Amino acid sequence: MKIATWNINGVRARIENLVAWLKESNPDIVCLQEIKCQDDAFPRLEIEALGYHVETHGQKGFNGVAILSKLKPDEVMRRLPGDEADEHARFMEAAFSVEGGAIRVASIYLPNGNPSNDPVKYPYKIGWMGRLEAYARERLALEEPLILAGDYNVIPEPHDCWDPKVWENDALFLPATRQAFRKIEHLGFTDAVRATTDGVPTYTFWDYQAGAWQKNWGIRIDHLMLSPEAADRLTSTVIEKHVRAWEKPSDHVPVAAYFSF
DNA sequence: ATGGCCGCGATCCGCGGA
Repeated sequence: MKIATWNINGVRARIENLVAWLKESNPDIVCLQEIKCQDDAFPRLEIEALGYHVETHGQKGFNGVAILSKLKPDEVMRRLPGDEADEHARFMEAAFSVEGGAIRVASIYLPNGNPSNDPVKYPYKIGWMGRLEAYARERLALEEPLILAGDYNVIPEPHDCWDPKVWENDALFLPATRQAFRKIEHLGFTDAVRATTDGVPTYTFWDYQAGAWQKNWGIRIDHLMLSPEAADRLTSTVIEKHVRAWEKPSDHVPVAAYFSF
C-alpha cells in the first residue's frame, strides 16, 4: 500500500496537477493539506472519476484538509480534539479495513506559527502541537497501524534545511518547536523518510520567491509519522520532487511511504 | 530570506503562507 501526503496549496488552482499526479503516482491513500476551499467547492468529480473516495474538511479561503482513498473509509473524524473554540480546518482522520485489521490515517496541517514573536500565532502553534501529542498518545493505546501524515511546519533537524542560520528564529525551527515535535516522536513514532534514507534526504518545500527551487533552497517539513505497528510494515519512502518542476506547481511536493499491508 | 511568489476573496489591495 502506498500512502502519500501533499500540501497542494489550493486544490482548485491545482486540479490539473492533482489529476496528473494521481495517474502517475497511483497512491492508495492521499492526505491533502491547504485545499483552501469549502467542502462543496472541492473538485470531487475529477477525483472520483479516477476511482477514489473523497472526504474533505474544508473552510473558506485557507487551510482545509482532505483524504482521498481507493478503499472506502469505515469512519472519518474531523477536528483535532482539545479545543472546541478552534475553527481552523487542519485535521481529519480516517479508518480503513485492510487484511489483518484496521489502519488509521490522519491528514495534518500544523499551524505555521510565524511571526514567531506574535502573541497569538506562535502560542497557537505550540498549543496545537500539545493537542496533537495528546491525541497521538491516546491512539497509541489502540496498538494499530497509524500514519500521521501532513505538513507539520516543523524542520526537525539542522540538515533538514538548506541553511540553518537562516531559519534560526523562524517558528518552523525554533527550539520549542523542535522540542514539541520530538515529544510526539518519543511517544513511539517513526519519521518514515528519516528511517528509510541513508544520509541527507531531499527537501519537501521550496519557496516560490527568490528562485528558491532553482537554488535548492528547500526545507523538509512534510512528514509521515508512524506508530510502531505501521513502522513494522514500512518498506520504503519516496519524495516526488519532480512535481515541483511542473507548470503551476505547489510549493510543496508529494511525499509517500510504502507498506506491506 | 524576500526586489524578484502565489491563492483567495474581497475588488485592482490585503491577508496568509513559510
